[in-house]
Amino acid sequence: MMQPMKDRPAAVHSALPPIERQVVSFFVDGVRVLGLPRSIGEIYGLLFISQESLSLDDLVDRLQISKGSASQGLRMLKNLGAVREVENSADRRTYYQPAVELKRLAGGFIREQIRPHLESGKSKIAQLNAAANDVEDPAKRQFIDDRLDRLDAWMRSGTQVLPILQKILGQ
Amino acid sequence: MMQPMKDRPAAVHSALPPIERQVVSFFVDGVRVLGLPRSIGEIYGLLFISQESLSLDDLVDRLQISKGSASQGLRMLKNLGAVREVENSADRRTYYQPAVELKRLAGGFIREQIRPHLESGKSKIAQLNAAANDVEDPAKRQFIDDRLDRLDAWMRSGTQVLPILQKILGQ
DNA sequence: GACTTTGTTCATTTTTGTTTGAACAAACCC
DNA sequence: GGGTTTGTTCAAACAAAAATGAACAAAGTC
Repeated sequence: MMQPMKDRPAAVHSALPPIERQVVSFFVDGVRVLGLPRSIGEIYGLLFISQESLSLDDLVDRLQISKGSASQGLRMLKNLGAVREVENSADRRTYYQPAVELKRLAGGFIREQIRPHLESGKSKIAQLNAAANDVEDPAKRQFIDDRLDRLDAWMRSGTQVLPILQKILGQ
Repeated sequence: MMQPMKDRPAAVHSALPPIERQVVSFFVDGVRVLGLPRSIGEIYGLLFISQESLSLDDLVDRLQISKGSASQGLRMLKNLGAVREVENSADRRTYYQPAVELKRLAGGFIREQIRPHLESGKSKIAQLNAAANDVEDPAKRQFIDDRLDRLDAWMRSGTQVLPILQKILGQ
């Protein structure tokens, strides 16, 4: 049997200290607004308020969440560009640090969560425009065309606003 | 017994026609992105693509949703400023029309869904700044102050971006 | 006043989405 | 190779959110 010789204590169920707890709760609420699962907020929040980078095990221990949640949460956060992996020689584990520039966070969210929906929205409108050709009644036809035009304008406004948003948040 | 004398047929479970169905589905997806319940998308979507204003009963009949859902959904849409009531003399029912200007929709969403969260976020940061006074270790204290400053800056960026957003969408 | 219509409320049911944890894979160690 | 550590996957359990529908209130009709 191997002697562990850990340089970090095994964190035997110590509850999160007050500041950490409050910051985690802050981010839990924050990500709910964005429609992301609470574990994402917990993980990012703890990383955000921790001076040292944390491993998956650290997150599991301190947040009392399952390895599965931690693993999936970290994957999503990586995809969003909200955390980066850091190498820690002397240790096989991967450690994580939060990205703390609003610009980067907003950019990732826009790229992963907003743009895809705008794109699929546009293609659905194209389908609708095709379907509108089958409408017999000319008055109804005109009404529908009008509404679809409006939808299209909404999508264009949306697309247009994103880069401006990013620009403003990048300061 | 009173003779009904309805000017609208009782809509005996006729399925929604294709265009209407597709538009409703478009909005169901749309509101999900915004974190609103699907019934909101169904109701707004059907109003959006209907030339005549619709009553609660019309919505229940055509969307096959419960009266409860329709009632709650309409209330939320009213609060968001996304529908307006129209009077129909000759009929005791209230009829509804969609607000179709993006400016108005975005404004309502920002006012009802975004601003309150930004506000409560700011007050939580104030609490955190207070709690940070209890931190003993000066290095840790400085780190935490730094992060809280950053959070505060995020909130300010958020607050700042909203009117600009509204302005761009109001065209 | 008795009855009908319209709409709301809210406890219960249903649906949806998230978390869990056991099984597994990959990489390392001796 | 056998054993250990680290991390992923995914079916099942669970929790949170939404929809339902019965009970109710309000307002109208005769």
